[in-house]
Amino acid sequence: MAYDAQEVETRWQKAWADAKAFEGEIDHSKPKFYCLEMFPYPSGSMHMGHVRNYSIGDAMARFHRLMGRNVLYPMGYDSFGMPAENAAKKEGGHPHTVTHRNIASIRADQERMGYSYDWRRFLATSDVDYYHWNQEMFLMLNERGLVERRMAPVNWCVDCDTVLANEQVKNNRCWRCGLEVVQRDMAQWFLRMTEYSDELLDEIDNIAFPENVKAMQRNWIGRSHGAHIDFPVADSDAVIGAFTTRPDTIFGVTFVTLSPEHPLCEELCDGTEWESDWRELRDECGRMSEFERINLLKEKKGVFLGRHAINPLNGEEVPIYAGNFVVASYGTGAVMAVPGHDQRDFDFAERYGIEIRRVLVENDGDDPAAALSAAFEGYGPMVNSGVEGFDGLDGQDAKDTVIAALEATGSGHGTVEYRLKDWLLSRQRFWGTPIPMIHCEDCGIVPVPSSELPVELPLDVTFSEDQSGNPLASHDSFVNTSCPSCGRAGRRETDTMDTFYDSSWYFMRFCDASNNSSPFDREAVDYWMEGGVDLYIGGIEHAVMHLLYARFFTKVTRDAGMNEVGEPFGTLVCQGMLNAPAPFCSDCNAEFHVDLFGADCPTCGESLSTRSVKMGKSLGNTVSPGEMVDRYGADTVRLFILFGANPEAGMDWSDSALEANHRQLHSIIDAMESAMSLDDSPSPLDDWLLARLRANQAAWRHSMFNVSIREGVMTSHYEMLSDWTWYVRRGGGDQDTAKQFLLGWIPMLAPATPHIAEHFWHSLGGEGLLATHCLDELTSLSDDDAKILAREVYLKELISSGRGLRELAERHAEEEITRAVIQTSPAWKEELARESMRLDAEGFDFKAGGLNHLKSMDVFANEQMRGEVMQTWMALTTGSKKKRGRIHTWSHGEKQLIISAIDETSVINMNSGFIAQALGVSSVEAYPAGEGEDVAGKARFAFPLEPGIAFL
RNA sequence: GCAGGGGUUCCCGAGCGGUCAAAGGGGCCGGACUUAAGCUCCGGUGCUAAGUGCUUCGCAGGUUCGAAUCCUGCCCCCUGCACCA
Repeated sequence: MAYDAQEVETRWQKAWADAKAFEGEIDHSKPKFYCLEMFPYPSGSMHMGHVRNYSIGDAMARFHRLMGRNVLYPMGYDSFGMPAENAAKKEGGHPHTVTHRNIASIRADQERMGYSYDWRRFLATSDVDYYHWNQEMFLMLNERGLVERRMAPVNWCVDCDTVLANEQVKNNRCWRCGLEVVQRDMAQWFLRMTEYSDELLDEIDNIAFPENVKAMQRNWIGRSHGAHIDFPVADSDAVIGAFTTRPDTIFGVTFVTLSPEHPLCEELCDGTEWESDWRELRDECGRMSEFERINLLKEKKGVFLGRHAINPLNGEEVPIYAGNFVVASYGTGAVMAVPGHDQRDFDFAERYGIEIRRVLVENDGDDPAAALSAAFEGYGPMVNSGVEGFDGLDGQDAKDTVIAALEATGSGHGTVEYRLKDWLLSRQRFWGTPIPMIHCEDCGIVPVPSSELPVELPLDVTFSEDQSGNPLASHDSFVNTSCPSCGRAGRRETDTMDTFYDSSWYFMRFCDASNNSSPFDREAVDYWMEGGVDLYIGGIEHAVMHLLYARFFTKVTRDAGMNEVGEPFGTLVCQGMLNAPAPFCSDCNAEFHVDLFGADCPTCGESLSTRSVKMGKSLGNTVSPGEMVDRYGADTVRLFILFGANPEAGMDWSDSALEANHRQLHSIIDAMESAMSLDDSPSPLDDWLLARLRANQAAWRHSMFNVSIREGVMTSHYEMLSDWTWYVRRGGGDQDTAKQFLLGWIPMLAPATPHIAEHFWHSLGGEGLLATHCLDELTSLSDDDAKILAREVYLKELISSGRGLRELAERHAEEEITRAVIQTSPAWKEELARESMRLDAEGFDFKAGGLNHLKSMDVFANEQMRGEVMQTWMALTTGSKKKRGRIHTWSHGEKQLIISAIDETSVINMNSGFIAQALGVSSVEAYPAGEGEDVAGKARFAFPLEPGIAFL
């Protein structure tokens, strides 16, 4: 075997490129398949996580090309963002330079892997021919009333010098740099995503996303149905609006709580004895970050504000408190407190001695006066309402009736609240899409006319470490412009867009990537995006942000008439984690850097074990794809990645498994090469090999269609090879058969290991490039195929059980074992088998009538045989507790063998040499039980397809 | 606390009512080849046994003629959300 992976792989990569093999065009005569991976941020070179992502996508793209689909498989770069800006500062250059250098690097890595991208559709979001259309889309959003500029308290990261969206704040820390986020009030640009809250939520039910992603999105949108209730403040014009999901507990309200930041607090207690307490509480809460308020606040605290609110349904006056557990940003920042049926309110009421009133009972007829030792938060019939017409109502009925009463008096209404907020779009950074707006002293904020787009980022900016703030703001020729409306001097907006904006529609741009007059052509998008991207592959980390923004965008462009579909993604696959070993201390439950392998725990001093954890820089347990490709070739790395685990499952990196996959590939190469140098030598095994080919082809297609790539690869790279090996061992070796087998096999190798496949396709004289080849429909397995396969299974099982028995026999044999005598099933047992199968096909009830039927048969007449006949019949039909009857367990092929009266004796005798060799004996002799000596009394074991074997 | 996903034989990982002592891979053991190691090939890898019987799929119960698979409860792990009214 001489296979130089580096040479072969790069040669075929060039051949594919030269032949423009992967350039997809609209073709209505073929079903389309849009295969897409979440495009990368170009941070330098490709890492193993990328390799996994793209190897999955490429395998599926190549598979669907083989299946005759018109495949769109593009690649681009999500190249705006802070790392490039920071790198530019470090080296005193421009982010544009950094970005393109990195793109060139990662693209070279991807090309070396042999991914079958249509590189003509390449895009980088930081290139003006992409972000131009970001701006065009922004104008469209603006026209549709979805853009809004307003003052807002924003999450500010001092280190990154920018604002963050809520989704970009994790545990009150910046998702990028980890610094604690502070709150600031600023004028900001928003996209009114909440306009689409309901559709975004309701459509989740109809999307083929994994359950966890759906759950996360539902959670994030957080729709809750309830009521808005107005509580007028006594002796005042003020009204406290409160949102509740439990209007059925309205009569249990014994106080009202405002968040300490609520504007009404000051109004209510201003100049009173209560004011100082409130200020103290407000300041205390203000000092705490939201994270602390949520996570560290164990104690529910509040202060009375000196005033009372009026329950609109019963006119009752209840005290108003400010409470530290009320969140200003959710609902109205005010809560109607029902201590009897909300545990938080219960705790608060107990602490401040406020009445706890029961207004629900658990079950009809329960005592309405029963005391509560804790809040009852479930649903149940209303009691103690104090107003006619409510007691006894339960659940939704109760809610509806209360809401109707509120609406009738104008003091409230049914409403819906969302956790989802509008999308805070603006960032005070340079390396992003400039927001195309101009500030004019006379006209206010005026959009840049479409004809004047793009607003380009200046390239004549030099970045340096000591800069602070946004370089755009101090770039005069960028900032100074004229007002499109009045023509007088104006200033450009210097905020740029969140980079999630860029990735919210790139999948549509890919459909028409070189369009230079609009973001994309509708016809192209409607063709490729019909039913959404057919397979979208990426990490779970984008479950809420990217996937939600992209869904929002697609709905907006749909409503603007730019495309037909409303949901961008059909099947979504979230690839699992890629793990690698790292030192681990089980006592401290902590992982450490790989430098500490073999050392003691730096915390407790115990010796460290190892554990498989997510590959990452911080632990240093990464593996460089480039190094592995240099050593083993791209095909080996791809095979390892795809065979290691199914796409969604986590997988562990293993050097020894990688090497094993490399060896497997070489075994395949050896098999291919030897298969190509055969002579004409037909044998009965030829039909078997070709039947196996057909069976494997069907199994492989089934697995691959379901993105069960691991199972697919097991068939294509393991089963196929072991079938070939078996064929050769059994004495097969026919040129023409081998060629047919290889013609079927080689395409199956292509999705995972395309270079080797292309190489052998060419060696075999396959037509054209395998990369653009389409496979024919499969013919289903015939009865003959089933029989041929079953006969070989029969031999394999004979050998397998023979081996087991030989081991036992050795313990009993006095002398060396030299021969095997095999007694096959007597004819009458086969007759019974056929009869039971015939009855079974008619739906015969063996439990009810099996014995009677047997008694009517001729074999039963022989009294001496009666015991064995009964046993055989039972084994065939009803079976025992542990094993079902054979008529239920035989394969279709095995049944065919029996029906067609297979001559087991001659099958064995024809293959006696092979069997003897496999069993380690010098001779094998076979005859039907009863037609020769009953050697060692083994005749009684003889059963159809399960002969009795004796070793002597 | 809520939601989603999991716990399978030394390890990874399939199976999801009978064909299951449970695919496949890794590791390990034995044999062949080789001067030898490696590679490659063949076989073995719960205990027992001339084809039998026993124990096993997180734990405990249940349904069934029959459960790794279905149901109930519990324990543990991962992921996301979280004083959300």
